[in-house]
Amino acid sequence: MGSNAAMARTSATATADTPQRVLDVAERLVQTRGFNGFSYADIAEVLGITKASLHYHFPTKAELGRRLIERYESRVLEALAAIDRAEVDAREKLRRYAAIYVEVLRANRMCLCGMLASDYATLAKPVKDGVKRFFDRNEAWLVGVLDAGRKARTLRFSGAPAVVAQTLVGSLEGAMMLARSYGDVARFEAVAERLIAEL
Amino acid sequence: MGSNAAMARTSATATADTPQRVLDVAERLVQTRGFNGFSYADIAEVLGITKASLHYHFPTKAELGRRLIERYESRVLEALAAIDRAEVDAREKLRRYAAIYVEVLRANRMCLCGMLASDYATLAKPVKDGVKRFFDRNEAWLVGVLDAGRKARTLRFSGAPAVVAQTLVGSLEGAMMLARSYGDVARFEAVAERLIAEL
DNA sequence: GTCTATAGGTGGATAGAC
DNA sequence: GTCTATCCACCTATAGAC
Repeated sequence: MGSNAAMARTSATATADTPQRVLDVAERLVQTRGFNGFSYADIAEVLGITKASLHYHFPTKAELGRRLIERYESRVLEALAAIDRAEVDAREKLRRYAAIYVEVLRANRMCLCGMLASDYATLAKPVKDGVKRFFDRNEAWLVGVLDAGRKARTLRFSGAPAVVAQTLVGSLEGAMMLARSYGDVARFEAVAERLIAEL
Repeated sequence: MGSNAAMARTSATATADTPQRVLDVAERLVQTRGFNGFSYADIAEVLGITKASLHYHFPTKAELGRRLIERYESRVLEALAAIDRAEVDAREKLRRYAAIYVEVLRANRMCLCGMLASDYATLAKPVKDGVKRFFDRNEAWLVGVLDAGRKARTLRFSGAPAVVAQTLVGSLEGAMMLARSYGDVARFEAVAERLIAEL
């Protein structure tokens, strides 16, 4: 990370960093077409390198999938940490959580792990484990926000926070999927706002 | 339909009806692996016929997809009509609606159109249209139930019935996707029950 | 680290015999 | 309606030169 920033100073655009570029392209392809909806050839074409070069950095497609989740998860967790640092109330934290989804949708993409969840049956074990881990962490963060909101009396809800967290993650993922099919971001926003307002 | 029943009387098991068998197998494959996660070869192997024979009945994969939705939708709409005939209250209707999803999940499957929604970007136009139409009809039925429940004062909710219907469909689809990844039907049931109890 | 070349398999789809 | 045979494009992945 530090050396990367230093390099960026000397040549911002010429920085090769092929693995990152590969991940960028592959990420977009999974988010739009699904894990079985793209190939190494698609990535190679965009980057102007050969499929063989891709295999040097990511020997198998499963390994590529694993590293896609790894990077995506750490990015999302960083966004959640940023929300925590803002020290706003629980409801506002939930709104900012939903706003992450909105940004993805605006780029005409789905959540990476939402797409992988739908491809779940066809994934290699390490990729499956990565998907579950991603949702576990999202839910754990939500449980923290829900607990705090309930204690501070800024949120009111019945049932276990874990079930509410599962409802929120599942509902946002599902709403996202349908909103994308309809090409209608406002549809997602209306549903998300209602889900949060009900708490 | 009528001639089919007559034929079933003479030879229940030997009834060829290849197109229906093909649809049965293809349906299961889409519901478990997604539209890009199976091939004509997979269907042919299960049925013990050749790929060429499949193409006789379903010239293209897009046409197969279109007819899968067509049959699936009419089956679901029939289930919704059956719920209406029972003349139970609105909340009970919603519970029975969620129970349809539970049955699918128990068979380790996803909603056919939920899977297709995640493959949306890779689908041919007629298939895309079929997916949207399916969700439109689901939402229209839900709006009817929600309106009736609100009038009868058996349901209480804020906001437009259309938004609540969109929330329900999206939430159930999303909860289903995650529950399947975790191999945990109870997770879906807890979320569904909470969504309905909140109304 | 990227290339050419290729292996070895599978994808959807078609022609024409029976 | 089902078959054999085949097309050609594409798939993931590897060997070996530069």
